[in-house]
Amino acid sequence: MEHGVDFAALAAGSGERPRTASEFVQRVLRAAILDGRIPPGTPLRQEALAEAFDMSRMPVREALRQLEAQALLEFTPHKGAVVAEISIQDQADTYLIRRALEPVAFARSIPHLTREDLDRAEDLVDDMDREPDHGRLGELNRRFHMSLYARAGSPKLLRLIERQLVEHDRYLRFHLARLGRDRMSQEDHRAMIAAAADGDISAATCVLHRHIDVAATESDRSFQYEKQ
Amino acid sequence: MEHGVDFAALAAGSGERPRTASEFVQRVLRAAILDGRIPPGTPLRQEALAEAFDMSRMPVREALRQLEAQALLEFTPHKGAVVAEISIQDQADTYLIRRALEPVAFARSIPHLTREDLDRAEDLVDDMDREPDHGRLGELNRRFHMSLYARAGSPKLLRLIERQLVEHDRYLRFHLARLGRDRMSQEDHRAMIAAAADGDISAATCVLHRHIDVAATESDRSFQYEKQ
DNA sequence: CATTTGTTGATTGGATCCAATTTTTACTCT
DNA sequence: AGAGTAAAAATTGGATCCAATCAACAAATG
Repeated sequence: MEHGVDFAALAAGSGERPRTASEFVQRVLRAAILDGRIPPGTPLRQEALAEAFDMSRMPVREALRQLEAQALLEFTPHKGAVVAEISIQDQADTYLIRRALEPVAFARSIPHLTREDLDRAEDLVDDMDREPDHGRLGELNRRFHMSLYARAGSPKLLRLIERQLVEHDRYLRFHLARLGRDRMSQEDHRAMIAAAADGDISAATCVLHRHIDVAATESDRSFQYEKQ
Repeated sequence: MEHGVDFAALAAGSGERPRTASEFVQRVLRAAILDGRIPPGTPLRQEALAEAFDMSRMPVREALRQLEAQALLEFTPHKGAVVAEISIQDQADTYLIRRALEPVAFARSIPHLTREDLDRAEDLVDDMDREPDHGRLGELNRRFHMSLYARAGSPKLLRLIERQLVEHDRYLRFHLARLGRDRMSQEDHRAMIAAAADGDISAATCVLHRHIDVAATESDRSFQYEKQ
């Protein structure tokens, strides 16, 4: 229990197992890193993880390599992996990237959005109002945004945006801890749906721009608050 | 030699070896995939690669996993890895992403560019004029662009852009095969340096926008030409 | 006393072997 | 002959073992 993280508990309670052990480890660790259960800087010892997951070191190694390629870990040869640090700079960069990419996807998607797409987006906003678990808000928020961009016809762009939203989750919990769910700008979300329903691209992207900018400045405060 | 790729030759002639065998394999395969020596769709058999690189299957496996996380391979459990396909859609998306991200980085970088940065950028443009090997033009072009964005103060944004430029390399050779180096818009490159030297952000980003748009439409033609 | 040099323990990198899964081949039955 | 099925081959996933490397500490030397 060197670093206060109960890896065995992580390994135990976690949905259905994928086909391979390696992928299982990868998903569990990924989720735990994103929501902060494994804090930045934690060294991940292969032997300890293998024992906690009750398997050999090999699938653990493969999982760690994949997480490294996703920039969630940092490897040093013969020294092993540590959870990548988070920083206010990184958070700011995430918003900078989202601000550049998401309006493009939104603008390209709006002309092809169907009634079903908009209904699904609205359902997700409602779900967010009801969801009691802060940890799951990130996923709902992500699915909401992605549902509005889904018709952009640019799979690679969408994958990239989704990745930014996932990395954003690493910081979202600070935001929620300080302000709670109420300030998650549900009005912005509904305004985006309305503008998209009207086919008003400039209005929609304008709301989105503001939405991301507000989130950026608020999250900046939340991060500084968290770190004193 | 099932798929006409001489893996042993790849393994043999390739610069200095990194610390670990896994990283060596990763770099060699990555370079070969990017410049098309291993064509899209090629299945990568662990046993064959291990023999070609004269090592066991294990470092090969780790390398393949990392390349998968970089979206250069696609894995199917118990079936193995194949080189990711390229498509005109993917190429278009790459330009869409570059168009959204690079001007942001350039605008943020310009106020902090030093004389040395600009000199280095100019050297790289000159190098591109002289470089006889088409395969290396991609790297020089990448380094040129990155040198202009280097002072943006957004490491994560820069990593993302560099990744796009690397993936761009997979398509660049079609462009060069059709038009040759002459049309690589060296004038744009020099115009970008000049505008940056003047501190004229809007002029610089304008040139960059046009530069990317022209490259996008030309590359689109090159791709269709290549595939008939 | 500071610095350097072995030495030991811990940890990762790599090799080899075994198990699980998929694909192919061969065979049977209609 | 053709479809379906069972056995065999090929290939990947996982376990175990050994080697290489790094960190910490002790001892020797200036």
